[in-house]
Amino acid sequence: MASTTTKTADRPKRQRFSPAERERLIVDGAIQFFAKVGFAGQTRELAQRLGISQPLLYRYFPTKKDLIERVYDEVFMGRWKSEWEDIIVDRAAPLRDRLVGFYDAYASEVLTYEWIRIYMFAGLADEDINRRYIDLLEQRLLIPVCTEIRAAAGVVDPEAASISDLEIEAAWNIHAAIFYYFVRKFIYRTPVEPDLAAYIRDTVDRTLEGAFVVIRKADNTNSPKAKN
Amino acid sequence: MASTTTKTADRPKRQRFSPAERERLIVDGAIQFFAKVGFAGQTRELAQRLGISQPLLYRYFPTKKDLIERVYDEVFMGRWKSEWEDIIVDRAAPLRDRLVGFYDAYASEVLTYEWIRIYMFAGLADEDINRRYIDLLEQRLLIPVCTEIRAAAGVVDPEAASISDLEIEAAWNIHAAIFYYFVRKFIYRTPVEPDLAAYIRDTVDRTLEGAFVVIRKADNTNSPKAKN
DNA sequence: TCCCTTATTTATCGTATGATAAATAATAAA
DNA sequence: TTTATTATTTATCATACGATAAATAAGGGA
Repeated sequence: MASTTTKTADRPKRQRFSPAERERLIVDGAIQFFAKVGFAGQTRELAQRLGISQPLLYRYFPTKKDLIERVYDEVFMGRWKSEWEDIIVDRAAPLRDRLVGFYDAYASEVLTYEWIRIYMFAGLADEDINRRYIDLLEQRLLIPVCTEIRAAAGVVDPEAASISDLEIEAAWNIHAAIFYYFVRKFIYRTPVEPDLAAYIRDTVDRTLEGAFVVIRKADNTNSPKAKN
Repeated sequence: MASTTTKTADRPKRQRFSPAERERLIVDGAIQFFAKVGFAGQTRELAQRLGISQPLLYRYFPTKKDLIERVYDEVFMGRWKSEWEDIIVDRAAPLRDRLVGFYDAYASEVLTYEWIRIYMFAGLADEDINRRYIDLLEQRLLIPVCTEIRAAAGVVDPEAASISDLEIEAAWNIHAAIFYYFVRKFIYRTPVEPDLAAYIRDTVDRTLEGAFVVIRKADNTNSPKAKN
């Protein structure tokens, strides 16, 4: 009466998946769940959201800690794309455009709801993931960006002197301003500018300006006598 | 043999305080404790750190939730000083110096270990404290700052047009850059510039530069025809 | 010095929670 | 169709945790 097949109506009580598929479902669900409620979230509630029994989690992960470790791995490992480093140093385009292009990609592929929240939960939980990630970011993004800023500011040999702390701070200002957009969106849940691309353009323009100020000031200082 | 008084050696098992004093001790301890471990921290552990029994907490606060609410009140209410608003608008000093002066005070009196961490815990817990605080900050700090930026940029009547979203964003960049220093220090626990005053000076200089760019651009647009 | 008030502790309850063991049923092979 | 394998569930344990009740003792007033 309802339809030719009753399969959709009364679904089988037990959905059986291959271990690989089930593990995938659990990990994806755990990422969503822990990103929302934090790592104090209960395994029973996670299981309920996944539509499975709570002990099944323990078939795939011996302890809750193991599952959390897996969530960290999934979220923070491998999202960084090495081709982004190529974008930054490709002087065919203006630095401003390179930064905007990079942050468009970085925002859409890294700065997601799950990433931002789990990153902050991890920091508050005193995990060392944040420090490791910050190291990665300095080496692969901020230091190259600083070199490019020097080049764009007309410094003759941008790689001559090592990057100063002040220059790194200026590069952090760019990055932090982008990051902060997503903190407001996903943590504070404040209304944000709907046009992300426009926000990125404006923010890069503003913060890059500040970075140039640093270089100009330092370059003037260094011109008469190589100092610091 | 040890000393003339044994009082220090064998302290009385039970220290009796007046209700007001004990409440003060509990609230202060709770702020420290929850700032460190988050609001999932257990009442037994809090009591242990306070050197009291766990049920004593319930003599002063009917539920854990009530204690947490009190912590929110203590940390977020009343730290804002209205005289800061006077600093910002006092055009006797250069805007840059006013901002540096304000952030020196704001950093030392608001952006403490407890404030930063509890603020972030609250955000992740979907409390509305953050949104309320952000509103306060926009009204009492950012909008006045935007007006001052206009004035410093030489806009004839800084209060004529309402402040645009883009100008607010520029002011947020200043604030976020300062804020981010403390996120790194107290959440990520990354090494930070030890000279905070120097950091504030440099950061205000850099980010203020970006804010001026916004005004100059907008002012050029507005000069021929009053638009937007 | 004794007594009374009450700040504080000890003992305990009910439920929540991570984790385990045994029972069940879905799927593929025979 | 029957049987073997194993993904999944039900039942359960041990401990953790918020909260309550009764017992204890510190300190002030008579």
